[in-house]
Amino acid sequence: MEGQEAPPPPPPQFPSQNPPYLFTPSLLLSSSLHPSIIEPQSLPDIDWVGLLSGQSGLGENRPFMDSASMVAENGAEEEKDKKKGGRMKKTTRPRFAFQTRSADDVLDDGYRWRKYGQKAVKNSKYPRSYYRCTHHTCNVKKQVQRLSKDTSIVVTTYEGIHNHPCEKMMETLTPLLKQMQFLARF
DNA sequence: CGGTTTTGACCCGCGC
DNA sequence: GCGCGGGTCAAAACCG
Repeated sequence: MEGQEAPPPPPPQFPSQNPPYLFTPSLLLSSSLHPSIIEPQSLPDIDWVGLLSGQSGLGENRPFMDSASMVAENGAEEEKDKKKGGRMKKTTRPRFAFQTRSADDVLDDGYRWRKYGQKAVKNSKYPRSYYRCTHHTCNVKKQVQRLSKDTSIVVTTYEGIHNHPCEKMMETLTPLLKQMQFLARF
């Protein structure tokens, strides 16, 4: 509906200055992650190589970790669709896709997701699932799809940037930070 | 009892 | 204009 408009600038309430919270804290520290990230290969209908190298047809894509350009895109992102029905339109927001070899479709990347749809895709006997970040001010989306070619491989596509910290990351990092502070006194 | 999943309907862009 | 493929909505079911 039209009731949920993302309010302006999210107040920085985090150490460091209003960073773009890219997905995946705990994803990158793969200690808590069983599946291993493998090399993206050519896939039908999607230019995976372009996505990962930051020069696909969407033009504005960047590989992850490029926080500077992410900030810029995040600022320009709020200027967008006001379709009559209030539906989301094709806003050029950063996308990022990768494959994992995993038994379960959803991997714990530290954020909370609410599933809002599932569709069967052509050329694949497995459905694609659509998730959205449950944080109110955050409209990051991701979709998960298992390859019909190789059942053990799951493709996850992230769209957008989190504008809030990851709870799981804090929960993981807090003890560490405390210990560092303690040790820093000597 | 509140949040999440399920699932069919709906919507929209695109190619013919 | 129409059909298809893909993305989203929303109500009901489900679950802790």
